[in-house]
Amino acid sequence: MDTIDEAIIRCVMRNARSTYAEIGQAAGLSAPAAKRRLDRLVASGAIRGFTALVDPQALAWHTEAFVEVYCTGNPTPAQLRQALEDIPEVVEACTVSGAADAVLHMLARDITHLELAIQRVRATAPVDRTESVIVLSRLLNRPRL
Amino acid sequence: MDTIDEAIIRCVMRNARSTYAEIGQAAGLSAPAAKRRLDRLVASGAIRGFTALVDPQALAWHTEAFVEVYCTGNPTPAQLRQALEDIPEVVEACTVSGAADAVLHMLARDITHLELAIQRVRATAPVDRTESVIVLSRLLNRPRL
DNA sequence: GGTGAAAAACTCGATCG
DNA sequence: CGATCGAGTTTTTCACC
Repeated sequence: MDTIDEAIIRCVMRNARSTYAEIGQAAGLSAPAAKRRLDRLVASGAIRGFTALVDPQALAWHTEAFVEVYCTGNPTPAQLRQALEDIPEVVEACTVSGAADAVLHMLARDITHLELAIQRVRATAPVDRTESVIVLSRLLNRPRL
Repeated sequence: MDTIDEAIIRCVMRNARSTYAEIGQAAGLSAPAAKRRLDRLVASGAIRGFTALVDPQALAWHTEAFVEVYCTGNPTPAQLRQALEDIPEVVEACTVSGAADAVLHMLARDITHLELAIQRVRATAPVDRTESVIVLSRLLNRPRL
């Protein structure tokens, strides 16, 4: 992981569909060298994948929320992960410091759909209590870095 | 926006570097037709862009936090957005329901760097009080949908 | 939306700084 | 480690139906 790798990462974060020639130009490398570097970054896990940034509105998924989860007992992160990964409305989940055990970032078509999804979370994971904050408007959404 | 467009979106969300042939196969289209559809989705804004999912650990940005922001006065979302967009450590920001005015998702190299970034937020935006929750571990990070 | 052909880009060696 | 070269393959990108 050096400045060349960082340049490659910046390039594919800005546009994941860049050609190897473009990636190489951004990093000061030839196209084959850029491919080798990028392949290595993916293989090593530094780059987990490539995805499209979709406007949720376009998919009619209007409702977004942050949900603080308070658990019963002491579930391990692995247990929590397993319980949450089958609920597609949970797009992000972290264990956190403070009173709550985890914070979930959820996406749903509407409030009814969100409520249903939260009920599924409470049924699947060892959850004592949840506290939801509905997103009113999205101010910023930057790709990491 | 029909089921074909949705199939295309699912495909490029799973892998933004799919070839048009792969995208077409996922949607039941020929490669040129898939390209026309994808170009249209990008032009219409339904797809905002393509990015890489990077492991923050690999970039040595170990520290992640959710920061609830309580504002003084009644800043408009546009004012908040303007104040936050120059702070690169803020990767995501939403106005929310409840007591807090906004929730920030922040990324930093370490706790010291995070503290500095939060101070910048407090100096730049009309912030009365912040409440931070440090991320301990990332359980899930799915591309939207 | 499909087809087909031209142009561009990628892939994989080997070879040399 | 990376550049370059070259041949074979795949992908992209058109015009046209």
